[in-house]
Amino acid sequence: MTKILQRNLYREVADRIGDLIEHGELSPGERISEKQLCEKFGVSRTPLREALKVLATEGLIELLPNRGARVVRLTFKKVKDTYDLMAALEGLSGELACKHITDKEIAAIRTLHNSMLDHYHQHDLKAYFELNRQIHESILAASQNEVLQEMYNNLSQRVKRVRYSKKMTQAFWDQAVKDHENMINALEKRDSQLLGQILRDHLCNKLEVATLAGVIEDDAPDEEHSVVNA
Amino acid sequence: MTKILQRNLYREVADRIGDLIEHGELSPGERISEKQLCEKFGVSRTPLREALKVLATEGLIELLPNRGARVVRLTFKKVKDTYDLMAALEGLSGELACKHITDKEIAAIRTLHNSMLDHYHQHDLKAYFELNRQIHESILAASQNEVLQEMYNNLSQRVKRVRYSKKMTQAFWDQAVKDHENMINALEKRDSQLLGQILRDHLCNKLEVATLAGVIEDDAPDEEHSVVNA
DNA sequence: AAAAGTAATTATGAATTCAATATTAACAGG
DNA sequence: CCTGTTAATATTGAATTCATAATTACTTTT
Repeated sequence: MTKILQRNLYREVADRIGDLIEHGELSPGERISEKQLCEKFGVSRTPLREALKVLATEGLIELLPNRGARVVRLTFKKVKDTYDLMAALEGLSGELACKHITDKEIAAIRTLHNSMLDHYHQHDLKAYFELNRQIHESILAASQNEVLQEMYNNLSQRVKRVRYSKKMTQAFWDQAVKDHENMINALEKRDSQLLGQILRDHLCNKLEVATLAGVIEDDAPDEEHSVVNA
Repeated sequence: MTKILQRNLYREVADRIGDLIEHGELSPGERISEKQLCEKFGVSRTPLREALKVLATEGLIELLPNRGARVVRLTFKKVKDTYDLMAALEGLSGELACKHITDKEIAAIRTLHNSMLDHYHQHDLKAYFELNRQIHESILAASQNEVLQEMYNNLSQRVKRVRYSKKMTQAFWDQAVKDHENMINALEKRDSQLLGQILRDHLCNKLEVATLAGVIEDDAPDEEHSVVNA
């Protein structure tokens, strides 16, 4: 049975603001003006402020008491920490997937994998990454653990805006493809320990972190304004 | 530098409602009346509704469009999934802790450990569990990964209300203490792989899950009302 | 009496209004 | 010209009000 999709104004607004952040239309550290966004979206402050609270809980923005909100500044450490976590979660998803996945689902992933290999041989980076993403998503779904999926998606969202893999060297790419070959073999053997290990070590994450090392503006500014929800 | 503590009305209300849920004053599946809680806390609907949205994001309650909110019903599967995740996160925390922890911090944990052993030998279950909790918290803190800590704490909060370990058998207890002995040894050797493995396999989680199997009312009712934030 | 349909009531969703806090601007003194 | 103080402005925090959807109570009909 398909679940009912909740479409509240606040959720709509939260998603739209999330998009603005992802696409860089709201910059890291930028102060978020309630009035401005209200006019942009054509809603009153009530649903907008609800959205801000939700986004703060999801880790995309920070709330400064009596001083509004601002987009979370992604320091290198924060991104690194998030990727460490995502690697652990991917590892778990692999272990669980081995226990639950059906032959049919494995076949579907094998198809995605072959398609991904095609794009790899044609050096189509963009298409490659899309297939790559679909494979990881399929494994996550096969884990049958909804809490895990929710957490992973939340973390993924937090770092989405710094996810562009320009500096992909051929060596890295080759290794990533080898990893994937091993992954799908482990999956077909349903070797949960092995798949978990591969996914935890999979350099996709580490590559991105390495790539990002030079990208992120790590100026660590006005930290005296930092606030924690308590 | 100590961080500024945010104390907004909505956050206060959210915490108070969280306490009500934890202590069973709001039952699983129970409909949450806005008016009632407004009167109870002496606040208007605005901050209360903001709190509800945050609690929904944190996974403690569900929002039913145009039909208010209700406390999330903890099915056995949901608890099991959450514990699987927490075990993975504890494993990661152990690995990271080995890399960052100072000799002084290890000594502090050793002290906690010894104190825990005392309570074990005196069969003081309550005091034992408090020390146990402190040890795991110390390792988590030593991981130096704030995102990890945030996620772990959120998961912990979700299952807090079903955390009472009555049916602790002596055999389980003995094993748990052995695990802890191995844990602290691995920590002192800074063997991250080993500590990670121990924590992932640590039966504390599994014990609780096993204990809960008989406790949780898994009636799986009116699921047609189920809603997902989208 | 049971079921279905309609009116009344209640609760939620969202906009508006009021109050408190922070930011900016103006000004005086050094 | 710079610094510190105070007044004006703007923004956020919270309560209230209005609108809309859901629930309940009450008819009406079979």
